[in-house]
Amino acid sequence: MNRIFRALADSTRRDILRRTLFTDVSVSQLADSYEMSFAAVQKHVAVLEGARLVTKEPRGRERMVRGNLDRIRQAQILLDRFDEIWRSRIDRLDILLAESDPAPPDT
Amino acid sequence: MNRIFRALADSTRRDILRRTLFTDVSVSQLADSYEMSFAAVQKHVAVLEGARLVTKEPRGRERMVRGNLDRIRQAQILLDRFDEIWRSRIDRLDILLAESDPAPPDT
DNA sequence: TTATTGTACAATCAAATGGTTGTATCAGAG
DNA sequence: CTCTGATACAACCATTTGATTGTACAATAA
Repeated sequence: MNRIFRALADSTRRDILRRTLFTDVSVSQLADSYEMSFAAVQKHVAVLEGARLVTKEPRGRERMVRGNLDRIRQAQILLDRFDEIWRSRIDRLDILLAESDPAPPDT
Repeated sequence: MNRIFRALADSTRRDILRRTLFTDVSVSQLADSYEMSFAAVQKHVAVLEGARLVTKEPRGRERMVRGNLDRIRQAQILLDRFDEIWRSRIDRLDILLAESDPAPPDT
């Protein structure tokens, strides 16, 4: 999880991920899009790969980068859990409030 | 966004966030739970605060840390967009496949 | 008042990050 | 075979991160 979120914590990498989810692109095609060296883009891809947010597949002499939705879903699930925790807090507060209600009138 | 994801890229911070979403806790209460110095925990809280994933509110001499779900939702929305991009790719492929279908029989 | 508790903040340090350039390799074009 | 394009990888450097300790201060307890 640490790796997933760390990989997502950079706009260039998020942009790369977006593109690889939408189309098949090689590392050099990606590199052309950004104002940094080929090696820098290569490293960004490596970080995404380390988080398994993308995979690389050789095609001829280039490596096609493909976004991996499953990994993104894992992050989604974690965030959803936070949402659930929040709601469970609300529920718990509701219970506490109910317990502190005045006793029902004595018929 | 960078800050949100970076803040989430650490298990201690995710744990702190979980706890602050569920109950009201002070910084020192949090610090007691982890095998690191008070100052270290304080810094983790500061990172979460910088990402506006939590807010601090003075109560007596302690500062209560409260999780902020809105910010988490922003991250969720971003991940959902990746999901949409993925699906739009599928749609686009479907269209391409449809276009390359053999012409309908000549009757 | 004095001691204690909870917090803030600065200085410090090792390790990780994000970028660079340079070199090597490998597949395809001429 | 030779040249070129695409990639991999190492070395290097500046900045940031994650942790520490130490100091200072505000709020509460004794």
